Amino acid sequence: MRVRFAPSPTGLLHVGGARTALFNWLIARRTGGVMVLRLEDTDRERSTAESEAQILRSMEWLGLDWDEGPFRQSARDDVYRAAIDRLRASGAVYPAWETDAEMEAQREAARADRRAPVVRGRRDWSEDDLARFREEGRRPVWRFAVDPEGATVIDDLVRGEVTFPHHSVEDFVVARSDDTPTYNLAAAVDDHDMRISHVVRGEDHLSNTPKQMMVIRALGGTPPEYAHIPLILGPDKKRLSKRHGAASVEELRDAGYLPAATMNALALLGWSYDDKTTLMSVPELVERFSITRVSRSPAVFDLKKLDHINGRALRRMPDAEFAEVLVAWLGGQGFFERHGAGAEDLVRRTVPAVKRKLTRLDEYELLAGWLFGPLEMEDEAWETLRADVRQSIQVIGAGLGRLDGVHDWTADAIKEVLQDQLHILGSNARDFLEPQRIAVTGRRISTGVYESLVLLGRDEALRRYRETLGRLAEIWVA
RNA sequence: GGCGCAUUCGUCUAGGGGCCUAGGACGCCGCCCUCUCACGGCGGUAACGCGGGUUCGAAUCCCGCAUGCGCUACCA
Repeated sequence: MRVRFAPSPTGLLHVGGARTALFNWLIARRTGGVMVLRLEDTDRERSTAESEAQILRSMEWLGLDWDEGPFRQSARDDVYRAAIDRLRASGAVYPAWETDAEMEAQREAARADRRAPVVRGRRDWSEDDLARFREEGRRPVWRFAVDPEGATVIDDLVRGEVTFPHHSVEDFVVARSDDTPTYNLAAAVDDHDMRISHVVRGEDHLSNTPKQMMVIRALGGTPPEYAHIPLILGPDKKRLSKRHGAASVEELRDAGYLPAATMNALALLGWSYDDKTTLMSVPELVERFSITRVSRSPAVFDLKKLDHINGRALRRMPDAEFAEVLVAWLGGQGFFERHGAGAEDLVRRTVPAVKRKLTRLDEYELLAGWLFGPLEMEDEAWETLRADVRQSIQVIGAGLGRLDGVHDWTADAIKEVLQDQLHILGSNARDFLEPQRIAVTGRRISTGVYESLVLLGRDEALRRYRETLGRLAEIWVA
């Protein structure tokens, strides 16, 4: 199958666009077909190079590659011009000389009349009128002459047969008064010209489809198959946009989601393999995807589900691979600029301690950030200790006493000694171990006690014990 | 207003007349696992928008209503 992803470079690649790209890519890869990338930048005002670069970057990050393109519509003017000429020659389009105000009046009248607000231009201007228009410097737009009788039927791969009666389809503009092509012309011409076999795009294009089919037919071609996939909504059920947060692919990357997990979650928006499969690798998605199993109703994008899928993907990874991914991500976030290149070694050593607990890579600083600087007691953690100062001093003091005697600074040795002390005190695990951990990490949330102590090293660990004990003693006296 | 699309747990979904006293996943709640959080295990909470048909039988088919969304530009 020959498919295409055709974004307009007027903004970020968001979750909805990425999912459209993904579906197309899955189809191409699954069928051994071709993925065409086309930038629809006929709107020169709104299209930007930054947006284009961002879209390409996002696709590369996800691993969505393409076989042909990127083609830019702005560079294919001659193709559209030729198509428009042919449409003129065959009488499929006609020049419309009406002003905007006149067309608007036509729509208003129809609306008031409870009819479809469609516009049709006059085709019987007198020579005098035309001469006058030219004299005024008026330039016509070219409209497609829609046959008002009949209807266009789309045999949509996901929605079934959808019929659009022509009385509700207006004579849409095909060439602007400055002779540039409009979207409906360019998209149709390109799909035909690039021999696209299946157009898979958002449902918001459904009502454009009859127009594009008419253009292709007027050009003597056969329209491709169409599949209109449901829109992706925000939690408020409105179409997903920036204000919903984490809606763009780059935000997802910066939040520490993996490309594979993102694809997995995106694929599940409007598509399912069966009644119980959630976790799938990219090769599995390629093998299992089927456009006919795409649902017809819109889906709300839920970060919680992505979190879950991401966490599972992270934990499933071998330590070595996880380390590479972590280091690369932290690098991209400027972590090593802040903590020095030497921090990389320490980061790698934290991998086993951190892998089990991470859901997203951006939680790394939350869990292990305390390791990369002097002891800083955060307020919440300090509160837990000072809730019962006497108890804290006693428990932490006891821990320090035992640890001081440990010279073989390994997790096992530390655990053995601390567990032993725990039993001697007859305290429960939480009351005894949590203060130990807070004493050296200064955090309520962090890597586990034993591994944290090992990571710190004996000297620094004991030093931190004493520092915390000292602070506790100060308020105890007061 | 017009045209089109949609409507199963809070969310993603399975389901195409009897297998459904509606299944899975996320979330949430509870319990367990002698390190908070997390991870893991176990259990629980929770849905077929409404009204008419068709049928022996409807979440599944038909009609109407309601609601939501999309399009309604010389934007894409």
